Amino acid sequence: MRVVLHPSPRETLHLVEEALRNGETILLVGLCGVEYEGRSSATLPPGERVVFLKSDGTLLVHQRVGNNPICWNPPGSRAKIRQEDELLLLESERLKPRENVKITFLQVVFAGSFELVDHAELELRGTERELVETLIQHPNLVEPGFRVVKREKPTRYGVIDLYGMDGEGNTVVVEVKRLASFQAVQQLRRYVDLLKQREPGEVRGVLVATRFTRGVKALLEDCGFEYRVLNPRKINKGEKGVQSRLTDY
Amino acid sequence: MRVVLHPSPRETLHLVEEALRNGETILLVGLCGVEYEGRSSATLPPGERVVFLKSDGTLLVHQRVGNNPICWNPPGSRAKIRQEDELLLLESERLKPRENVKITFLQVVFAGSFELVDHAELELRGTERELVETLIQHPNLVEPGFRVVKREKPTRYGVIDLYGMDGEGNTVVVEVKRLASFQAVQQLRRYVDLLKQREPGEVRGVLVATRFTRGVKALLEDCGFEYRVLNPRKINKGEKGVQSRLTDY
DNA sequence: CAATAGATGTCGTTC
DNA sequence: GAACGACGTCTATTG
Repeated sequence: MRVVLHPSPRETLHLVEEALRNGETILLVGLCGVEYEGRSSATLPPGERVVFLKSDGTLLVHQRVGNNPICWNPPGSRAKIRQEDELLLLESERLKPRENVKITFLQVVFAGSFELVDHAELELRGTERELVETLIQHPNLVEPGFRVVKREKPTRYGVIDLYGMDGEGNTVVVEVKRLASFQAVQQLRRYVDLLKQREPGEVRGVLVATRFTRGVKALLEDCGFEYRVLNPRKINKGEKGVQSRLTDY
Repeated sequence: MRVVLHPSPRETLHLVEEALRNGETILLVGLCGVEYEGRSSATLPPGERVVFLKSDGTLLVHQRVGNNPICWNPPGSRAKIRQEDELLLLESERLKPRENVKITFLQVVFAGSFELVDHAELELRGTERELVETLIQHPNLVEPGFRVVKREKPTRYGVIDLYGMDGEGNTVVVEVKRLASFQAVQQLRRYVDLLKQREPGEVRGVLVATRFTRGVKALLEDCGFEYRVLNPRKINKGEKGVQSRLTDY
């Protein structure tokens, strides 16, 4: 760890260059302006910000408010720093697509480099993946008599989350979402339309999600699709965690 | 600005409490474990990370790699810090939806608080909004004879980017995207289907974007839609920045 | 490498 | 406040 308060441009330059060589994490706080040029382009006039440079090339510029960085370059980018008169220029280049972030420091208030040791990985629960697994283990949550034929069935127009048969031998396409949006319905529709061309007999579409919006239910009805509300809490406890609702069609 | 190296839990506690009171931006570096509970839930075993706490309630936990924070709470959350034996507990609470991030510091290597003055705002160019404006100024980019009737026409199923008439009085629905995806086609389809019920005569769908994938073009053709490739560079220069392609239907 | 969909997405805008 | 779509989305997964 190395930390400097109110460093001179020269001191900051050295700290950053050494940290880049050593693969350390860099934090800079100071007055700077930012230019971005790439998929889009942007200008951010000078202000005091936190600049975060990681050893994997990630560059983040954070303002005093907001969840997201105001400017950034993703992992894999290359950063270079140089001094021009009393200004310090930090430039990050991404190759594909070509994107360039140029930070001009008028004044650096704080510069620090840190060697972070961290081999831990996030263990996340409650993802869509888990919802699908739940349905596979408990196909009756889709409906009594439902049999899973294939998970993640690839088609010309994307991958179907779950695909199976109902008790009467009809094809059932299941789209699973944590939050059901218009998009989800349209995705389901794409798959159902495709399978209608290929499969004999009826093709039903079912949207399973933990939450629905009103507009979505209307659109589902218009499309002749059905939906199921999953309750993730109850699922975890092994109870019956589904409210069924069949639209008539 | 206040900075402490290898602070004791007590020192960190004081620094953070004072910074929270003063609305300052806080940076902590150290060994910590994280628990998240909310829309989803997650556990991150201990490791060395950068913790970023903003005066608007934003909490970010960054690992040594990756563009995105591994854990976070968005603006509007409330942070509290307290000491338990030699451990330091930083807890952030969001109310709607209820989400909780709890950081347990086993060791703090660096603690800093900063008063950031920044009134600048990002000026971004090249967004979808600009593409739509270009089409309004140059409706012939959609096709010769096209007349804009309405921009951002709201419907039951969303807002149509651009809506107008072709030279023969047919309704034309235009969906504009920077990158054309399956979703964009489906969005267009939703609008076209809706207008077919309402408008007399033919309803055409046109997807205008700067980039298309092969699958998207296939789906467009299946739906009987047309597409236009916009070249943003040429548009900026005022040249004819479009390649037309009419699917027959 | 392109293409496709998920995400604790976040964020802005509209209803 | 809910809902809906854009985003320099980013990221993982798969062909």
